[in-house]
Amino acid sequence: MQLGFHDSPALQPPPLSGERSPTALETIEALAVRHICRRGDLIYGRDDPVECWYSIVSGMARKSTVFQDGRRRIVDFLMPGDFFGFSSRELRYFDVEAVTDDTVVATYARPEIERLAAVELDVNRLVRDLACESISRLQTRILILGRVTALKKVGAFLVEMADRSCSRPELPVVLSMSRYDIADYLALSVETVSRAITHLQRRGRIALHGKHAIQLLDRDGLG
Amino acid sequence: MQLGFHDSPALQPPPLSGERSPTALETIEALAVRHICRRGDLIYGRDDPVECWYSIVSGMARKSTVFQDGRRRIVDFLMPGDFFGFSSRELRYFDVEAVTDDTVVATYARPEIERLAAVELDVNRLVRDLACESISRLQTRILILGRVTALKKVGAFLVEMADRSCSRPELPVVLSMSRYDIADYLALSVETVSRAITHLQRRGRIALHGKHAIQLLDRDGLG
DNA sequence: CGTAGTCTTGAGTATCCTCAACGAGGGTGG
DNA sequence: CCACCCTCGTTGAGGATACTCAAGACTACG
Repeated sequence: MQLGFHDSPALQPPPLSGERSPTALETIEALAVRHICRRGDLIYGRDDPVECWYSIVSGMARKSTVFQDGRRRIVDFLMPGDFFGFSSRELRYFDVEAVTDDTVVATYARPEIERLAAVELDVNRLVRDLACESISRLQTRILILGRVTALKKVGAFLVEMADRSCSRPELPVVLSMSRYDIADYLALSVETVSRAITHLQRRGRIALHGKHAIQLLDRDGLG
Repeated sequence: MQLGFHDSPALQPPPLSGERSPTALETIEALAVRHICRRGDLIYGRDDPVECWYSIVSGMARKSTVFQDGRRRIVDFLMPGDFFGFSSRELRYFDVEAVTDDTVVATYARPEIERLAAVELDVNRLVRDLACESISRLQTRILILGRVTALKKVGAFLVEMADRSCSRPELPVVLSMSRYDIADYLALSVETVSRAITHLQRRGRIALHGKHAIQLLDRDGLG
């Protein structure tokens, strides 16, 4: 197994998002084991057995795979509050790696969660809701990939990231991932991503503060 | 609500796929109400309240949305055995329409299923597994959209359809949907889809029997 | 037989990818 | 402290790919 290097005993709980049952979250949090990852650390790898479910406590991770021709595709960025690793199969299909230093991941042993879900109605419902959220995240993603031009793809990506980062709308979004990651997420080349960002900036739709903090000035013009 | 026109009392049960608990499936089938749809019938619409879950018994349906610029995007094709309409939200985001005449849809009232899941462990697990399957289907889809060329996209699409239609590998796949549907599914233009299919045929990777039955001759060369 | 919807093919154009070069920042070692 | 290397990000030029517009063939259906 991958995790285990940077174990840490006590850390802040993940942010409670939406109207989930707080008691159910607390219940499963009691089962969580937390790990700190450095940038690039593997959280799980393809062909690993499915033993745990996961959530991001802080930082960010990316779920990816590599095609035969060597191209990498990122299927999902995982942000604080996101649960992942649901599967009814035996083995994984994707790699999940930390994007930032000090990414904190919570792991939940699958048999324990399932045993708990069988008894606690709230937990049962919570697990179902988390899976539903995962589904709607992926559907959003498909719509972003379905945009026609690179400009629209990047714009929709920025809006998605702004929506998913819990900070206030007027604050700039911090894109912790590299331009290469964005390219592999949007199925574009790095150069095209870079050009699109400069373009949006010149058009006055976004403002950059450094390379990675981006403020959305014209939200509607981006989608 | 949309359904109700073409009600039918008794029909064959949906195919049991994989190693799902047959008893759990039988249990929820007892709750199912079946409907027959004609080509183009709306199964549910955006902004409908989330009252039911659904599965396809026979035929095919498409889950779609329309962008502001009028372009339609198909998020998922739903085939016999696929469950859909999972959501923890109040309202829908997508339209689901029948693709073929005589598409049979089973609906399951959400409160009933949830009540049942709370009691029956098998049902509980089944629902979770179905959601997981939905997740993995969407991830596959993202990978297809992430292909570079139109040829690879169409090739991967054909392989996906062949895998999902339960028929034997050597038999041709029947693509019930139109080329327009395929285009909106792959985020390509109709013309490009058509050209790609002709190209694959000339290269000997596929063989057409009519417009809609396609035989995969070189499965590896398509992915 | 005509019509509407679907599918295919062609020609020209816009977009994006590839290859290439360069600048900025961070870390390492002399 | 500075030179060096490495990664990351940006910009430019040229070429490949897919889109748009247009027209024609095929099918189903009245």
